[in-house]
Amino acid sequence: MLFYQPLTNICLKFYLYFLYKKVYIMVVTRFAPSPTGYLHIGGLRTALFSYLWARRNGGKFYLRIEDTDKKRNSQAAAEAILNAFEWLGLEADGEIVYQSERDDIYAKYIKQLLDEGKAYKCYMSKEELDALRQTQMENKERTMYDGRYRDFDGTPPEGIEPVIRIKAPQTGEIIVHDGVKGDVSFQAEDILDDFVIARADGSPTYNLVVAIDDALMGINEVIRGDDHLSNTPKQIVVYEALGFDVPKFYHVPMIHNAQGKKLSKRDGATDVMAYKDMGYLPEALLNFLVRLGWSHGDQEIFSMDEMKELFDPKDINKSASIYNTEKLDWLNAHYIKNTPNDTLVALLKDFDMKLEEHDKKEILLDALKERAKTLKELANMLVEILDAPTQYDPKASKKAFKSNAIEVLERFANSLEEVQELHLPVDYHHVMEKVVNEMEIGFGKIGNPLRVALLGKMSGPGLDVVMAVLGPDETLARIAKAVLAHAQD
RNA sequence: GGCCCCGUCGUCUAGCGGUUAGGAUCCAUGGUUUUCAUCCAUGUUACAGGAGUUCAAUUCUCCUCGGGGUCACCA
Repeated sequence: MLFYQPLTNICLKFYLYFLYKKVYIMVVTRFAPSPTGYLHIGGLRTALFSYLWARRNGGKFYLRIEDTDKKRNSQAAAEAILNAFEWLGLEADGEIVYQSERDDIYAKYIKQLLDEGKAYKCYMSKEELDALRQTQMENKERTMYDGRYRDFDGTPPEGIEPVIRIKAPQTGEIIVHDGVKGDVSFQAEDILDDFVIARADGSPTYNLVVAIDDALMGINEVIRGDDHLSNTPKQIVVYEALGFDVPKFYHVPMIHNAQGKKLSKRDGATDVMAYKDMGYLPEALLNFLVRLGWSHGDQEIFSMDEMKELFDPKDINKSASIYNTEKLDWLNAHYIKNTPNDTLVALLKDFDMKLEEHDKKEILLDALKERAKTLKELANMLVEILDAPTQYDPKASKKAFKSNAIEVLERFANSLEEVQELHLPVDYHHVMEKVVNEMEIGFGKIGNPLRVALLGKMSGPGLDVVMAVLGPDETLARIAKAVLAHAQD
């Protein structure tokens, strides 16, 4: 009795704690790509991490298109990103936010900063700035704005549209509390200057708008690439100047190419949709990416439900990983094996393979899906069976058609013709067995030439399956053709 | 170059002071199969280096080396 009182107390406390976490500090994450091209592998992984973390906590996952740079962005690129999300089944909550539609919001905050004396107009020309940078570099100093207009109250120079700079702290320490890297501290004098928050044309810059949008959208957990880590102090300056709460950051390590450099578009096969074209399944790609830089013990296979249940950014690795798709092939093969046949039939349409009407499609796919690494491979295998061989691999012919192979094939053809009902693989198997027994030969003596006759090569699925799929007429036709072709030798 | 981050099998990773350093992939070998693939079994391969702390360091600290990121009126 003595035990129960404190125990229920503790339980109650835990219950209230989790209730509080769920209701009052709902996890809100986002993915914020700039639409300069297709969605790439690295972006997808951070998007996936953000998505999973929000889903695990019953929170929100928002999508924001960072299209403030009108010269480099395109609507097509934004749509490409959306297409990729759709293919992968990642659903963003709420409306998609486009930064290009929010100029008035940013203008309001820029004005606020100006009014409060936290930002100022800088009339330095580009040429002057370049010259300053040049001399700093020659003197091996850090290149930074020198703050010459920070406290300027004279008459501004003629003919220069000013940029707006924020008054950043000049001394002191800025600490990024990062969920992956731990606390990372920066010295203001090392990294900060009064950076530009609005260009001469009035348009806001990146470090300003991310902070504003993240704050306004209620983002409290930012998961992004660690190439942003050194931007973070600047954004913290903005958060603090505007009086916003600083979110929790998780800076996930980069994905590197084989040369150990940041994965870029030049590395090829970084377009997410290219994986669709190559015949990869969304679940395989997602499973592959979730394990790149993250792990949950020894587990390798994660269904989407498991990911949503188990993903935790605290388990993200600190170090960069190299992009190597060997494991992706293995995962894809695994998922193809476990995909229902009717789903495969639908998927194969994208690879010019129409199987809906085929009465033996179940037998065919059961046999072939064990063997394919990609849907494309699967489609090719199907073609290789469904279409009669146009030529015989010379090596295979030589190996298979020695001694009495032709006699064996003819015996087999005759035996096949005697049987009335031929439907299932096992029906054909019986005929093969019969011939083997009658002629007192090994299975290989019939299997090899028959395989070459039916498929033109020495590899492939079980012959009984192939014949059941082709039916007796086509089987006999292919045998006859092969006998003819090899009899001339 | 300044600042910041990182360093366990080829690759993805487990490890959170005491382990024969584990799993997966890849590769090799064997088994299964009429063949190939699948599948199963087995095997090769790793704590960057050096100091320190400790009875004990892959694990903690420092240094060196190596790799990466970032330094815009790009995002």
